[in-house]
Amino acid sequence: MKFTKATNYALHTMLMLVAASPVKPIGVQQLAETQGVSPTYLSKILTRLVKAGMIESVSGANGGYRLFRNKEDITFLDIIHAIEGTTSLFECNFVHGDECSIQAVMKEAEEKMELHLRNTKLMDLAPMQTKV
Amino acid sequence: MKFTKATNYALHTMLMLVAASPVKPIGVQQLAETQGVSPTYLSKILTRLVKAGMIESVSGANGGYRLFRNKEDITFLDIIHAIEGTTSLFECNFVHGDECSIQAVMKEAEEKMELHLRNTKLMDLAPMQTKV
DNA sequence: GATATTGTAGATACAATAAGTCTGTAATTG
DNA sequence: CAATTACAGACTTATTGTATCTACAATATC
Ligand code: SF4
Ligand code: SF4
Repeated sequence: MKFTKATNYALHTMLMLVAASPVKPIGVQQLAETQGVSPTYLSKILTRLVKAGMIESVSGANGGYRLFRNKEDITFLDIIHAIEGTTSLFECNFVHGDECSIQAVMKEAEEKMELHLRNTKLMDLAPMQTKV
Repeated sequence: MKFTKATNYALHTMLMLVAASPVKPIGVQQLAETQGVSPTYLSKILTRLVKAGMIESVSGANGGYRLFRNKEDITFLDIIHAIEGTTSLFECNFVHGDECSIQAVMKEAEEKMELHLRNTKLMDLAPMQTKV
């Protein structure tokens, strides 16, 4: 029960991208070096963000990644869901009717967390100095 | 990023225990059989609840487990913390000052979830039919 | 069009954690 | 004492996370 490191990398990368030019892409090499992670691995993570329609990749010389959606629209939850998936945190093989109280409690708790993550947009902390 | 099955077992077991007699303990064998899990494994999980001061174990013939604390006091969060630990869901090796915005957002989101789990007590859904 | 540059996909390897088993030991009952 | 029951620790196995390597596809520049 922990967020994966991939989520950490994704969040930091996205913060760099919102701070960067929306037209000139940034190479994965630079993004990876800043975070101390291998370019191929980070690329694999970013591909999930591409497939989620959040960023865009540009092949070829001077290629890289840049934002695709409006930076004002991207929430923490978008990124986390793209990396961790959207399945419920609490799973139960059995199905004891829709009235199962345990799942109801757990699901509601999860939604409280998601609500906060959905209400916090990347831009909300863009003034932050993206160190590392 | 998922709750472990151990948490699932712990929650179900606790629900059985609050529904049972507070004086006559229930053997792990019965608790395990109801949930379709091996007794030794469940015992290992329940030991963590014992160490958390939530339940009490009774050795010897006719032994087993029974509640220790007031059933009205036990929250979902108590159980989850006893099993999953209390460390933050989002961890970062670096320390970029206390003002790190990413960690602040993630931590706050986590606390939203915990708040709900802390406010929900086992008794709140005791009338539920504890199937399987 | 040739070549260098960059991202993509898949196979693979390694590590960490989760999930579960086994065995022996200690405590309690009767 | 003998039967019952929980406890502790070592151990095994399965699953997932983390990361690398390599071959390939797309693009830019000359
Ligand atoms: S009671 Fe709910 S959580 Fe428990 S096994 Fe049934 S469906 Fe799953
Ligand atoms: S900015 Fe915050 S989350 Fe990112 S590496 Fe620094 S301390 Fe960690």
